[in-house]
Amino acid sequence: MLRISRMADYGLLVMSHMCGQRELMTLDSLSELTALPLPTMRKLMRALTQNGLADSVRGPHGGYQLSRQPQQISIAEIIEAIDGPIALTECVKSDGGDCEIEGVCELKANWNIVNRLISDTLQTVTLDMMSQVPINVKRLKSELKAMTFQKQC
Amino acid sequence: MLRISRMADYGLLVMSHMCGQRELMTLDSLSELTALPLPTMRKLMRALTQNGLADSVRGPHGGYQLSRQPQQISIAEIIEAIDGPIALTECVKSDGGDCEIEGVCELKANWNIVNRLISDTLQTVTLDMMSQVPINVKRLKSELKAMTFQKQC
DNA sequence: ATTTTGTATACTATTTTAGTATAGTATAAG
DNA sequence: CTTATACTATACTAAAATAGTATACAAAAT
Repeated sequence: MLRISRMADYGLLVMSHMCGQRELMTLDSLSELTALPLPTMRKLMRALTQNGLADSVRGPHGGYQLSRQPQQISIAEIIEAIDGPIALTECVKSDGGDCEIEGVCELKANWNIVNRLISDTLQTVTLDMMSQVPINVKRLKSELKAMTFQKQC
Repeated sequence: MLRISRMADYGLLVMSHMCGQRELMTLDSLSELTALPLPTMRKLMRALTQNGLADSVRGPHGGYQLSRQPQQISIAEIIEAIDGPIALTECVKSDGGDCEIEGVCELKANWNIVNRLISDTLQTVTLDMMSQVPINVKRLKSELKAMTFQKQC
């Protein structure tokens, strides 16, 4: 299916809800806004704060807010914060993975390149773009042209 | 993690092994070549033949071969043959999915666009490219420029 | 007719993912 | 300095998806 986890999907949803807000938002309010259960929201926000995408404040009047401007947060970062590194296949993972057939497989080097391509593509899509409906396709395209993959490879 | 299933990964491996071969290859030989168990190979080849990526011949001297030239088979097709349609999130699926929070989520339209972007990217990578080690990055880039998304959106 | 080779379905085990519960810690306000 | 608010952390359970296996069947060449 090639999909992100449901949690990562939720993560993007919460982040987009925090997008317009100046004030801190509590777990309760985020849970209500997104219609997601409170314990799930807890888990989500933990992953997002630990990975530097959201800031948290404790105590009364505490809550969460985006740690950066939405133009500076990519959907790749959000996905990775929750699902871990983007790795299309086992062998692409930075730890080397533990593929049993590594000996007879010549694809690894190419998987790394394709993975990079997908990863860079998702890096170019910002939370800001994603939160506008519909997305600004013109801007997205111009960002794609400037993509690191296009330049570096 | 954003990953394809292990089966889809295997699928690409088998396809790349059939790439250079003129002759029909039996399940046994494919199983041996790829170091994958025979029953797994059965399942794999069924999916690949049913989706028009490989042709099969029964009886003695039977076996499998690619149904098209490797330049005309994309890795997106192989992934889709085994894992089903590329759908980054539940809501992107053509059947509409059954997302419970659809009412409070404004992201669907944009997910469709991002999904299309990833899908088109994988369409531009052919089995032929993937089977050369290392991949011909120059060619890949030029194909990316001509990508349907870049033109149509 | 018999052997080779692909086809099809159903089942089981494993792993991953999602979801829940519960106890703990920091901080503002009175 | 106590209390209420709100985030933190860990462990557990249930459900779903995935991988892997077994077994019976069908087609075609010799």
